[in-house]
Amino acid sequence: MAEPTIGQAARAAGVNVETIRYYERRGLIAQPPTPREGGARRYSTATVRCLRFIKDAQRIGFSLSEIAELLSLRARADASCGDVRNLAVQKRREVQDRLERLRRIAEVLDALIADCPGDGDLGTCSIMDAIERVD
Amino acid sequence: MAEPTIGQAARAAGVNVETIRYYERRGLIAQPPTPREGGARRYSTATVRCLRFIKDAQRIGFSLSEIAELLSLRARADASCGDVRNLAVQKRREVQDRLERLRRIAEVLDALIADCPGDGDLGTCSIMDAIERVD
DNA sequence: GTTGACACCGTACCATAGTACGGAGGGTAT
DNA sequence: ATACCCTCCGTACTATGGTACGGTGTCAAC
Repeated sequence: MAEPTIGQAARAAGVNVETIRYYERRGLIAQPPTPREGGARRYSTATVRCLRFIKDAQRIGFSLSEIAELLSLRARADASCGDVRNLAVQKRREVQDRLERLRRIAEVLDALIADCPGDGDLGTCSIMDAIERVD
Repeated sequence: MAEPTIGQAARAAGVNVETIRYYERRGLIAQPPTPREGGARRYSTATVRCLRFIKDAQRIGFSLSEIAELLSLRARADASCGDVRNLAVQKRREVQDRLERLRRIAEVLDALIADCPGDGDLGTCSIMDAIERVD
C-alpha cells in the first residue's frame, strides 16, 4: 500500500473518512488530484502524518483554527521557531487559567461535601453559600 | 433599582439580554412572571448571582448541562442531604478528571516550551517535532 | 402626541467539530 | 453477473452555546 486511498488513510490515522473530507474542505490537509482515469484519489503518507499531527495537537488543546496556523507556519519558509513557541506559551497560559479556576471549584465542592453529613436536614448544608464562594 | 429588568440584569451579570432569554429556555434560571398589567418582567438579584455563577462555571469548562446539574444542588434543597451530597461527590470526581487531563496537557506544553530555543528557523524548532511524536 | 429606549416573543442564523445520507460509479471475489 | 465493498460528491444533520432579526407593545420624556 504505497499511496493510501481515503479509507486507508483514515484507518492509518485513526480518524473517520468524513473527517478527512472535512479537513480538506477546511484547508487543513492537501487535496490529492482526482485521477482523470477515474478511481480513488491517492493520499500521500505526508498527509497521513499531517492527520496524526492534527489529532495530537487537538489533544494538547489546540483548536482546528490554531492547528491551521501551526501548519501554515510549518509550510512557510520564513517562519521562525519563535512564532510556534509564542502559540505554545499562549496556550499554556490558557491551560493555567483553567487549572486555577478548576482548583477553586474543587475546593468549593470539597467544602460542600465535608460540611454535608450525608443524611438529615439540609438547613445546615449551606449549599448556595458554598457554590457562591466561586465568585 | 430593586428588581432589575432583563436589560439591567444582563448588564449587572455581564451577559447579553439574549443569553438570559436562552438560559430561561434551557431552564437554567427562573422565569419571572409576566406582570398582568403589562410591562417588563422583574428578575431577582438571586437570578443575577445565578448568572454570574453560570459564567464562572463555564469559564472552568463546565457545559450548560453540567451547570444545570450543579444548580440543582441548590434547587433540590428540600431533597435529602444524601442525594445532594452524592451529586456533589460525582461532580467532584468529574472535576478531578478534568484537573488531571489539564495537568497532563500543561506538562506536555511545558516540555515543548522548555525544549524550544525560541529563535532560529523551524528546522530547529523542537515543538513541531515533538507534537509529531505525541503519540 | 411623537420620539426613543427598552421589553416581549418566535424564529433564524452564527461558529465549532464533526457525522450521516443518498445516489452514482468502480473494483474484485465468488 | 451479481454481490459487496469502497470511493466520489454534495448536502443535510447533530450538539453546544449562543447572537441577531423582525414585528409588536409599553413607558417616559419633551
